[in-house]
Amino acid sequence: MKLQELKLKIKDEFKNTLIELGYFEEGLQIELESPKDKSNGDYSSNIAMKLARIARKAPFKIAEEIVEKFDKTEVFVSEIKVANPGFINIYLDKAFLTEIINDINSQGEEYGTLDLGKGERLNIEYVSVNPTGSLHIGHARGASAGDSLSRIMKKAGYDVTREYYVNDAGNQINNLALSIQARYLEICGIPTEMPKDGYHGPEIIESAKRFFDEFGTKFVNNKNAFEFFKENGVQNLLNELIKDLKDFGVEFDVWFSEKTLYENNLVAKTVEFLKENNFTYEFEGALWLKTSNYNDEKDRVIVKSDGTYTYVTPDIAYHKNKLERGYTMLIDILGGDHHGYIDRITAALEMVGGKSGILEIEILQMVKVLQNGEEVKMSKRSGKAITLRDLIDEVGVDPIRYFFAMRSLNTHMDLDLDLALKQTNENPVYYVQYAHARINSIFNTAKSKGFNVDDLPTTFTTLSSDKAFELISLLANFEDALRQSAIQRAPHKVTNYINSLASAFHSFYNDEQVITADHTNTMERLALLKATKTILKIALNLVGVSAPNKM
RNA sequence: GUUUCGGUAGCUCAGCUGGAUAGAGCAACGCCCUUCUAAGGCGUCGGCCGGGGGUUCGAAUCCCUCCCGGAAUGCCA
Repeated sequence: MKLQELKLKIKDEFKNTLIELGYFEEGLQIELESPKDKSNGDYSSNIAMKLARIARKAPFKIAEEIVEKFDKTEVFVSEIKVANPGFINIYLDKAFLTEIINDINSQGEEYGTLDLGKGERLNIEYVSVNPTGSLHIGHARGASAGDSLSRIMKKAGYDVTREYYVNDAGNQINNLALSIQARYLEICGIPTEMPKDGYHGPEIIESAKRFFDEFGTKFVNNKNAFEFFKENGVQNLLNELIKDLKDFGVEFDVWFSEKTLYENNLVAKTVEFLKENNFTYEFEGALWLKTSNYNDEKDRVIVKSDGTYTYVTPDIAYHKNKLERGYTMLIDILGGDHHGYIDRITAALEMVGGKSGILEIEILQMVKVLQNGEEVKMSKRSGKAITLRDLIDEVGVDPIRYFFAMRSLNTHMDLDLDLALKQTNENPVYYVQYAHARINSIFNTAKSKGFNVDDLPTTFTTLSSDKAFELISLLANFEDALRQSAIQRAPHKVTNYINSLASAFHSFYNDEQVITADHTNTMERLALLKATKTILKIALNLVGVSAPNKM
């Protein structure tokens, strides 16, 4: 029997007891919570306190009556007792608790897969930065969050597609082409002024240089030059971006090109659809979408008076396309500066046939970067930014991924760059990875001492210490942590869990010698540690952090 | 002005579907390696949980209100 089932049975037994005592009323919710402090039991119930007013009795007294009547024989309860001011604390049978070790060891890294997603087809879109320059630290947060959430949702049983929307059409791309062209001409010895809204980052110069290396001065006086730089410049920068993301442990299943929306006439068709269904009107020469009918604060222009589209228009077509591809859930992860965009796109999505609530938008707050105590402003246009590449090279992937994964999505983060670069050893990621490496090292020692670590015990008679059972109880909590993390779209819940598991292990390790002359005891502890190691690895993988065997 | 996110230890942040003495890391101080990795453990120090009201047996958590900070408020993307 699994822990979840047992929990239900215990609730049933509570219900029976309450009925017997005459306290039960229809609609009364019986809840079991896991106390923070394990000395208060594996589960506890506040039911006596809830009943106090209805029954007009002191909660402590009611609790005592319940405890008296509670039949613990069939529900693996070893002890049930009352605590002030009226909590009922339940202690489970140790033999039952140790079952979790077998569950984990028999399933290995498959352990913990949930069926929360039950056939849902989920599309998660994240990063989606215009390919007009290098990724910076803010994008890194988006990449990290999107990737971690994707992994978590997948583990929770959703059918996940990870998608990147490539803005390879529109004004910014023209500016990019002009910027590269200007740099290219400079390299060819023709001083050229950068366009007004040009991009000044070093990656633009590098891109131009690459074209020069390959084609020489071929595009100096060439009427196709602009088209060439547009086409290849985007590809060039996109390749860099893909590489950076991949090195950051972030990959995508679908790279969706905005250009193809136009090529397939989807934007025009979407506008047509909106017109035909009476969702639009003309005003001052522009075409407006009645988003205010769907909770947006005002209507939005989708075709400007000069006949061109606003940026939302292709976005609507894009999201409509997602619907047509059969997804039952859509999640967009966007930066904090896009929060005004939520209402209009959800409104538009309903107009094109999306069920209300099908699109969820997770907003990531900004990362404030501090250096020498001062804020470093991030700007792609100016080219002054801490790039993802710099971070990967100087800090390393694991510390950054863990750092981002520790924070909830909607907290404003301060990142002290001097600290991140210098004191990497103090990053909590090492604490957690060290736990994994330590366990591995124990196994190496055990092997060399002749223990058969491939044939670990499945019944436990010698595990008894508090530290061991704290570890066991945390192992049992993993599924719950994963579930909460998935439901709340909160990767940092997994990270918090990892931290407490690592902490419980380190504490256990310091308290007792694993490998001793007592063969049975040693083998049982090894089984416990194997399960711990597995969970650490699974959980670290969920946030995109490696689990090294040696440090 | 409006919308939105935040305000918890010296710093960076958890805890927020109400529960038991408010947690972690870093910083400061003190112990613990003849034994499986000391990137570790144990302990001390440190909090009007932004202010004020309210709901409740019980509020960091829910409601109201005010204050402070970030972001957004384009026929830019």
